[in-house]
Order: sequence, then C-alpha cells, then structure tokens
Amino acid sequence: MTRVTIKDVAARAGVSIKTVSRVMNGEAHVRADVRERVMKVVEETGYRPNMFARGLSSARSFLVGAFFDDPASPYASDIQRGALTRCRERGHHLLIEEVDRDAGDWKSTLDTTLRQVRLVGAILTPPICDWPELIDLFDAHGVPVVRIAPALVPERTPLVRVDDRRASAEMTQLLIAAGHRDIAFIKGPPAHGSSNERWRGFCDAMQAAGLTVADHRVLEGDYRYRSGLAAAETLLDTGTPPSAVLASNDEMAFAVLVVAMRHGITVPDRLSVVGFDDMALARMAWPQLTTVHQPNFEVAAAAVDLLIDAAEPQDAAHHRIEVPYTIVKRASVGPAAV
Amino acid sequence: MTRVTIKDVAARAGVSIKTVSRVMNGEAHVRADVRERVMKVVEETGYRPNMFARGLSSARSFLVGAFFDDPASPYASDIQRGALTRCRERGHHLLIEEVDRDAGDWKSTLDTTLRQVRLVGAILTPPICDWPELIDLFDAHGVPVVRIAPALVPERTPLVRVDDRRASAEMTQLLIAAGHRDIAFIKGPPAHGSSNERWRGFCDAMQAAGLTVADHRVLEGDYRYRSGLAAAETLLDTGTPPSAVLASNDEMAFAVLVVAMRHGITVPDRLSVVGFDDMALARMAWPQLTTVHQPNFEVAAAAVDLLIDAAEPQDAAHHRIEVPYTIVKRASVGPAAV
DNA sequence: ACGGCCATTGACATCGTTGTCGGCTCGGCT
DNA sequence: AGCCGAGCCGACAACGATGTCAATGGCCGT
Repeated sequence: MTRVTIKDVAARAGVSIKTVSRVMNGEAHVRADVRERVMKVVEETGYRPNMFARGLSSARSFLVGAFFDDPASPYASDIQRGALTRCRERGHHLLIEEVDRDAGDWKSTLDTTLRQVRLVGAILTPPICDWPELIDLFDAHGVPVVRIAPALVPERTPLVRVDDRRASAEMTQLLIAAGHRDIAFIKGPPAHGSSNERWRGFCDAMQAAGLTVADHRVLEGDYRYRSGLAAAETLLDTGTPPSAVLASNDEMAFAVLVVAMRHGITVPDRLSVVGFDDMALARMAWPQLTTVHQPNFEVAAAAVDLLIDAAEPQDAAHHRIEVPYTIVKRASVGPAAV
Repeated sequence: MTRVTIKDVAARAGVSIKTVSRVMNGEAHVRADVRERVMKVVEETGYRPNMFARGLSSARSFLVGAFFDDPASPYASDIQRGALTRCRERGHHLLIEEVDRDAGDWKSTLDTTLRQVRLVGAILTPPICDWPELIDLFDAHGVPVVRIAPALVPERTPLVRVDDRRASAEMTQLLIAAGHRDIAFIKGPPAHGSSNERWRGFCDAMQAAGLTVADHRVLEGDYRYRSGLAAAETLLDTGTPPSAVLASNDEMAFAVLVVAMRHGITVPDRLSVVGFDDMALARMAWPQLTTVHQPNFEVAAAAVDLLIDAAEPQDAAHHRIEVPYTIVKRASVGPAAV
C-alpha cells in the first residue's frame, strides 16, 4: 500500500500542493469550488497529512505530552483518558512520558525528549508540576505548559484545578452536620498541592464550627494504602477512637475501613469514614465510601484545550480553569453515636 | 534557545552532516578519532536528532503505538508502564491510542492515525488483539504488530503471552491439595483469550483430579466488579455454598470476598477465594487474595523489544514469547472444612 | 480606459535528517 | 610501478509537508 501524499492529491485535483495544504488546514483564500474539488479527492484517496512532515516544516507537531511521576497510578489513568479523548477529538496525539524522581538523570532524560520532539505543549501532573527546575526546563525549550493542581506559584503557568480546599471543608461540614465532633484527619504527602489544600479545608470547617483539632487526631500518610493502614491502626487501636475519619484520598480511606473491620468496629454505626477522589475502589468498598468526586477526565480535557488553543493565535483565553467537584454520598457515613 | 541541528554539530566538528548522522546511528565506516570528535561536540552542544526529520527521511519513527480498548483500566496501566519503560530505554517514545469498540467509526479513526504517523510497530492488547479486521488494517498499512495474549490465530502475528491455562490449572491444584472438592469457577468474558484459557486450565485440573465440575458451580462474569458481585451472590446465597471459589480475575475475586463478608461467611475458614492478575487490589483485600501474578510489565517490555528488534534487520528472532507467571500465596486460602 | 486593491493560486525554498552514490586514500598484491 | 579493493567520507537528492512571496485576474473607483 503506497502512501498517498499531498502531491498525489494535488495532481488529481489539478491544483498545486500549496492549495491542498490550505484546504487541509482550513485556511481562507481558497475558492469554494476548488476547496470542494480538493476535498472530494481527499475523500476518495483517504489522504491524511503526514505528521512528521508537518512537524518538521511547521512548528505544529500535533503531539501533546503528558508527564507523570507514576504513569501507572489510577490517577494517571484517569488523566490520560481525558487527555487522550480530547486530543483525538482535536486531531492530535498523546505522548506519555515518565519523570522518575528517583533517577538522578531525569533532567537530562527530559532534556533529550524535549530536544527530540517539539511538543505542542505539555501537561504536568502532581507532584512533578511543582518542581521549579522542571518547569524551567520546559521554559528553556519554549514548550507551553499547563499544570494540573499545582501547589506553588499559580501565576507561573496556566493551570487547571479543583477547589480541593472548599471540597474538603464541605465534606467536613457534612460530618459535622451528622453530629460528629471528634473527627480525625489523615493527611496526604506534602509534595502534593491537593494534600495541603485538603488539610486546610478541613481546618477551615472545623474552625468555623468552633471545633478544635486535636494533635493526636491528625496523622500523616502518603496517599498510599499502606500508609493508610498504619494511620488507621494508631487511630483505632485505642480505647477512644474518633467518631469519624476524613482521609485525604480513597486509598487511605479504604485502609481505614479494613482496619475498622479487623477491630470489629462497624462502619458507619460506630465510625464514619470518608475519602477523596471517587476512585473505582470507593464503590468496591463495603460499605461504599462517601467521597469527593474529582473530575479528572474533565480536568485533563480542559488542560489539552488550553494547550491547543494557546498554540493557535486567536486565543488570549483564560489561563486558569476551575472544574467543579461533586460530593458523592454513599454508605460510609452515619450519624454520630451519642 | 535556538535548537542545535546536525549542521551545527557538523560545522563544529569539521565534518559533513552525513558523518554526524553515521555517528548518531552507530553505523560502521567512521574512523575512531572522527567518531570521538563528533561525540565530543554532541556532548558539548547537547545535540539530539529531531524526531520528525528522522521519521520523515527514514522509515524509522521511533514511535511505538499501544492500542487499548480501555486505556484507563488498571491492566492498561501496567502494560503502558512496561512499554514506556522499555521504549525509553531504547530511545523510543510511546503513543497511546484508544480503539473504541462502541464507536462505529473506529476503523476510519484508526485508519487516519495510521496514515498520519508511521509507527515502528503497534502493541495490541486484549480484547482488541482478537479483532481480525483490526489486524487487517495494520497489515494494509504495513505496520508490524505484536499481540498480547491473543485468543485467535496465534500464527498470524508475533505475540507475547502467559500460560494462563497452566496457571489456572496450577491454582486449581493448589485448592484441591488443600482438600477442596466443591470448587466454583467464575468465568471472564469470552472475548478475552485469557478468559477461555483460565477456564480450560480449571477443567484440566479438575479432570486430572477426578473431580466433576457441576454446572451450577460455574458462572459467567465479565471481569468487572459488579459481575463478580452478582456471581458471588448466586453462589453464596444458598444453603450449600461451595468450599472454594476460583474467580477469573482479582476484581471478581474481591467481589466474592465482599459478598462472603456480607453473608457472614468467614474467609478463609469457611470459604477459600482465589483470583488472577495480582492487581493492587489483591493486597488491599482482607484477607489478602491468593492470586496469579501476571507479569504485565515484563510482557509489555517484551512486546516492545519484539517490535524494535523486528524493525532492525539483524533480527530473525523468535516470534512468540512466553513470560512466566508466579502464584502468590496470601491469606484467602485455607484447608477445606471437614 | 486605467490604476489600485484584494482574493486567489502556484513556484520555490525550507525544515532536519537519512539514502545514494561517487571520490579519495591507503595498503597489499602482481 | 601500477592496479585493485576496502574503508572512509562528503555532495546532493529525497522525505512530505508549510512558509514566503510573486503572479494572476477580477472588481472597483475615477
């Protein structure tokens, strides 16, 4: 199968290759009948512009890069899917790249990548979206960046985020409204912006309700299951467990459920548990987790839009998008025991 | 930051661009001192060949495509990570593509993609690795394909697989050795090759042990949690539950655990449960699941190797790779109640 | 009728690399 | 001394698109 090139189309349509190029790119200054004639030939031949030729001759590569700390995490999967879907809707492709924080040479590896392919733009996810050196590198290469949920210097790049602080406060209020007073909090890792936001939202709501946050009710995890187990163990393996636990993500909340079960503490009768993220896990737990749905798909799609729009001149769009969260009420919350 | 091109390097090293090209591609017929001189300049300038120019002038695009039915599944994540890691080790990049079975135009979408970018090769995962039309399309475009765990026509393309049948048989034997006789099996969806293999392995082992498989002990799921719930419900909501359940994947096995718990059936005392895949979930369950570890990372890496090696002439390698599984014994299996 | 402007179109250079092929050099052989 | 082949290297075309710029032709105003 010989590939059909712009020349073939031009010849068959009886126009110059430049005109075909114009038609393919939807540029103005092409007479309607000519445009139609070219389109017809394109239909017939199935011609599609070659990405490499495009990338070489223009700046536009039609390639969006998504950079992850851990591309195999469920979170990364969600983001990828959103980005992928939007990319294909807009005729682009998605390149997945990993930035390994433990590899000493991540900078040179990334540098190589950026030299090899001139990306339309890059999507940076937590926690790497908060590495200043990394952003410097993209800047140096002139690659536009959109960060997702960064913690630092929000003015530095366009970004897409969810109001984690407000979501966390709202979730805390939900517990308070159910009568809970002794609420424990399991923090996430400080490297993630969302982690701090969620902690602050919790404090906001507690303070607003006139409740104090006891030190021994606040534990630090790292968003992973094991850390949730450890935190839950210290919380529940005492004579006086809290009446509710707000974990900074579903994985740790799930761990709390498991530990509660092991200790014979029934949820939600004697303990309420809530999480964050609305991962698949939240629905697989028993009881199912009340949690904050993070619209990762939409977040990623918005990030792609931001990049592609910025690449096209007419933009001047907003550089900061906030996507709404929703609180998903399931069975893991009950009224406080009296 | 102006990009440094092959010309710059050539000029600085006092050689022709062709020689630089030779050095970069490790070709023969370059004197050692010249090679060294060029390499030094490359070091100094940080020169990296432009991917688009390469892809345009040669056939080699340095781009590997990974095609998924659902790129956001945990399985897809594993595969991606393996492929990604190996790709970067070998100086390639990974393009993620989704083939949406529900979209009527998946063929034309895919066709467009293949016309736009000339991939080094494509990795096809279950279940799309078994769509003959899809493979036809790749063939028509001359794009090499490696399939992962296909069910059909194994001779048609190179492939990487795990011996699911043997793994399943071994797992069944493990249950039999623990004294279980009344073993239930939850099937996966017939569209997945692994699903049938696992079922056949189960039958092999049962037959070898002289045990019969009762119809009402065999249920069909679709690898998803909900289907596992339904299957477990019909299995356990009777006066005479089986003494062990072999689910075709961890997600469904996890569902069995949940249903057992709801019914007050303790695992592993009164019921043994095993799964397949060794997903993160298997370790988060309580009790933790005994399961078959699928080396997805290695499988994907092997697939990438197969593609890249095939692209380089000197190959003639094997076209069928089998990666070893391992059975991971955890707490969800106990001796059969007497 | 003429000049000017704008919409339309095409010829050609260009992007950064690899493929082809021919030329040069050097050593060994006759 | 002359010839030959192998090893080394460079000039130039090619890959398939876009960018630049000039040419064409129609329409308008005067």
